[in-house]
Amino acid sequence: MGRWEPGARDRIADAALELFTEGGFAATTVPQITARAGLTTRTFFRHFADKRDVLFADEDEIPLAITGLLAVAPLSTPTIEVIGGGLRGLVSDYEPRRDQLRARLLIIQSDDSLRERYLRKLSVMSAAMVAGFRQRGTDGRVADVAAKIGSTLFGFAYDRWLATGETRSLSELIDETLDLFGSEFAASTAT
Amino acid sequence: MGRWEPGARDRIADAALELFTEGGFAATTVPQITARAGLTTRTFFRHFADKRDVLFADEDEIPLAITGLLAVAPLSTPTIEVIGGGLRGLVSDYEPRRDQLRARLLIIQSDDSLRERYLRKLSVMSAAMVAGFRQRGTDGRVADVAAKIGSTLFGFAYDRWLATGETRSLSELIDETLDLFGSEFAASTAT
DNA sequence: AGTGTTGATGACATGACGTGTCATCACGTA
DNA sequence: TACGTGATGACACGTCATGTCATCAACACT
Repeated sequence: MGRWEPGARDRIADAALELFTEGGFAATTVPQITARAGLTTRTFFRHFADKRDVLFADEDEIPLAITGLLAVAPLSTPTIEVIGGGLRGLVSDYEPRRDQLRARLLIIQSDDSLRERYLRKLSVMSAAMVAGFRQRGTDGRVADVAAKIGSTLFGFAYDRWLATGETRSLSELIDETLDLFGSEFAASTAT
Repeated sequence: MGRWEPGARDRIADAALELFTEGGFAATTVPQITARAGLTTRTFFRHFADKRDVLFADEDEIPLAITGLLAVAPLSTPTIEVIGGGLRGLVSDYEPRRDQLRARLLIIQSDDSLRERYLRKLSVMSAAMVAGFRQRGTDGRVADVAAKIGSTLFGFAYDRWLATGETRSLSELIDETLDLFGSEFAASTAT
């Protein structure tokens, strides 16, 4: 199946990341990307839903992984530890790609529409956590709150992990953020 | 200043809400909106940054109000009460417009790009809360956490307020959600 | 070998979105 | 009366995104 060079999708993604880095996201056009990848414009939209999606499409399986990780935790485990354990299980894929993800985040933070897309990613993670908690029998509203806490926590740790100068692992930073949230929230809710 | 009918911006917003309700957001074109409002397409983009913005543009002053409300709270007030007080002060404008906001939320929930825009609104609220907390001297990371809690809490209460069948006031629901977050988080963080 | 199917891509047309630019002209002011 | 101001009209343009049909290597089956 294919008289063309293989790996069209990866070539597009690589070309896009290069061009976004060189000239910025908004100033880069889809024809420029596909020209560098040796393909036509139409083919770009066969692989990615829109121009932004090329920066996010390698994470399609994340929600499923989240739901699974949460659902299988022992029922006796406290909610906060379920969150922590789930996130730690999730991030093993992230650790080796730190430089790449750092470059990607720089691009995302430089453009409003990409920041919106990033927020949607966190929202999808939250929805997946709700599903995971419910599968293990957690009450609906509790699942909602726990999922928001979990996704917010991940966002904090992730941003910190990719901040310039940060050297600790994502796993360590998740633990640290868990502690921070625990202590700060205890203080916040103190009457 | 103006040889034309006044209130162009409002006419556009009204026409847009009608057409979105009748035919859906994606299926409605900007020329259709401006035709109903008796204006040209170009004028639409003079008043709104993009097609989605017409559903959000009446909330530009919200972030400033948030920052102000938080900054002026007495330093002795516990963080959680600062959040609650700030939100209660914020929502007096919302209460009388419940039907309109309910119609608007239905449109937003029907379209991915609008949901993203809605998430950005909550994110902007969170940033405004960070600014407010910092102005009153709160430590940076504490302000970050408190702001996330505050914006998430508002999102919960707001969605619930506009749910079909809900009759309680937004103010009541904020109090209820404050209690929910407090108890659930206490349970979540229990070791 | 020959034949048919499959699936990725090319090629082309089309419509909506969003912006830049200049002209127009009622209104306020001097 | 003259002038400046500011909102709008009119037009051109580039990009994004999608629909549709043609092409043709790889594969399966006979």
